[in-house]
Amino acid sequence: MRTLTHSVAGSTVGIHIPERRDDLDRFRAFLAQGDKVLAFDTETTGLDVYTPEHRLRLAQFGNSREAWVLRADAFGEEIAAALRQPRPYTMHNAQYDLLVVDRHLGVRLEDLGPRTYDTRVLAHLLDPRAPQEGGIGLALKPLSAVYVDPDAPDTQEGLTTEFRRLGLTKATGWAGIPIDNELYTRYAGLDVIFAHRLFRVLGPMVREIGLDHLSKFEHHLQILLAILQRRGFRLDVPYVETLRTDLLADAEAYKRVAGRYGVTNVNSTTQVAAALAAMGEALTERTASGATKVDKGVLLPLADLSLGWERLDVRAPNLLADAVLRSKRAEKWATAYASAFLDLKDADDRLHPSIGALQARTARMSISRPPLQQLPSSDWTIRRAFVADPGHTIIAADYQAVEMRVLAALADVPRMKEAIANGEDLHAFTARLIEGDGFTKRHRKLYKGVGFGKVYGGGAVTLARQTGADLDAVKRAIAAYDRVYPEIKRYSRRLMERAEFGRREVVTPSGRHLPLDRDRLYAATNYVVQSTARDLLAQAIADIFAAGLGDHLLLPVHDELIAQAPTADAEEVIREIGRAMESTFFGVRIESDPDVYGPSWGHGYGCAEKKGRCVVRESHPRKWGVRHD
DNA sequence: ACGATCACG
DNA sequence: ACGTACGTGATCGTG
Repeated sequence: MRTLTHSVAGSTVGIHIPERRDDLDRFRAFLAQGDKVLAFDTETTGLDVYTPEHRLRLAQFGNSREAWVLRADAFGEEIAAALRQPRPYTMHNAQYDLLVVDRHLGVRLEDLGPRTYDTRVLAHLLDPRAPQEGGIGLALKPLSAVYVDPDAPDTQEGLTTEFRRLGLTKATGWAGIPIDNELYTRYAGLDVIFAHRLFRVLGPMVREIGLDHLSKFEHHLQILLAILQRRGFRLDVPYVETLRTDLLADAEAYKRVAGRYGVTNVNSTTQVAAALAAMGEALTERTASGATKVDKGVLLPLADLSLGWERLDVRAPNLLADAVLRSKRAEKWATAYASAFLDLKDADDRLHPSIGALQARTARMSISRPPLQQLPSSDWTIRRAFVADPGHTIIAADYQAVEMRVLAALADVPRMKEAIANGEDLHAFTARLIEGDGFTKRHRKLYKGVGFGKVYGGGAVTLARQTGADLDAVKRAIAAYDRVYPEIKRYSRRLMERAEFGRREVVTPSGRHLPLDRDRLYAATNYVVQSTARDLLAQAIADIFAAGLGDHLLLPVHDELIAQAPTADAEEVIREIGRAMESTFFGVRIESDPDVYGPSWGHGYGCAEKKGRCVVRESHPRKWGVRHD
């Protein structure tokens, strides 16, 4: 047995590394010594748990004074047996470690998850801000430095340096560092000691501010999302391989066109700007740091294309701008999507993206590796890569204008609430209210934009820029909006006043405290609305599992749920899921739209199958679905 | 490491 | 008094 010592917050701690089976007697004695909650952590070869090469290397157990670092290759059974003992554990970022031991040791998520406390969840409830936003962040090191010991070592940073010393990189280090490397072992042990100490500080803090109930819900939700992550989403591999090849060929062809204008790298904004200027194009927009702006918004008009990439016929298209746009898009789709899908799939051709339950400041959920909440929606080609299991059909249900409804409920806007109760199209209702029965589609679009401005806290200038509408017209529209819905402005002002004179935060109906930036108090309304909409979807996920429908779920996407069901039951299942999503919030109905997509996710975006291949439908509604009362 | 860009709700 | 667009993840170029 090797033992290392270290100083933590002024006292000496021990890190024990069993080497032979005999050493385990002392480990068992440690487990039996009566700590109420033990800390647990793992070291693995990488973050992608379901890729074929992923391995568990070390498993660490600890309390505030000692850590036990066990090699998974030698003591896997012992680690699993310890975790199966019915006692509570604390982990930092439990979702990851729970999936690791579920996959590699057969310790079920459903068994260990419900008796796990996650210090990352506690930290998010106390302050969700990233370091860049003036918060502590949610990583173990900065949290330990604030709450445990200002001299807490940055174990991630320290290991990166060690990787480099050994000729390894951040990418190869986690798998390649010798398993008995002293720094690696020491930091592995320290991580659980810090996690345990952190739990003993954060647990009581969360209790003190009355967030135990929310904490319990978030821990539960995190397990449900981990179940979705474990389930994964089936990938149509031959389709993705062809798609990737086609996209890369496209990108190459357009790069060659750009090359004819002297642009050797279409991703270099400096090169593109210089070449366009040399062609006589006037480039007037600048980025925040003063560089010439050549983004999509600048290039599309030069290429005589609308935001939807259709010919405008207002000028001769600049062929360089056109080529840059097309090659960048093709390359982005090929690398960020198609290639990423292939790199991350498991042995059964499934993708298991990380689904973060408490990610943004507003607690919105996020999906990464790969980013499945950000797939192109204007076109079905990327989403077509994801297919239902054999005999199943992809289904989905989304909330109808959930953020506007939440705003109507929270700000208590009588006219809006009535329109929602009567099943009216909210933006058309507003247009009629202001413009009379002769309102046009343009009016509806304008007031829809104003509504978004209210939700985001935007002003006339931004709105005019976003919609392309005339600034004076937008100013008049905002004034009219405030006249018919004065409660919204009043509500926003009240939130800002409270934040200005009380604590600089807003509190959501679920009890979540959201800190505000000093110079961006206007974001208060958006934070409450966005966070509340997230809480509604989170509650829906919990309700769907409670109703026994959890097996169908695949992904949450902000205001919708993607799921699958045996084809014969698809309509019925999505109706039930849709019903479970619905609720009454402060007297406002929160309603959902259930949809049956088809064999793939892309079938909800206009892909229609013909002889096994997708063809573009002549005119496709974004979705076609089953109506439900 | 950071800014610019682009994908989503 | 006025006005402030919100939240993410990923890649690439630049220094």
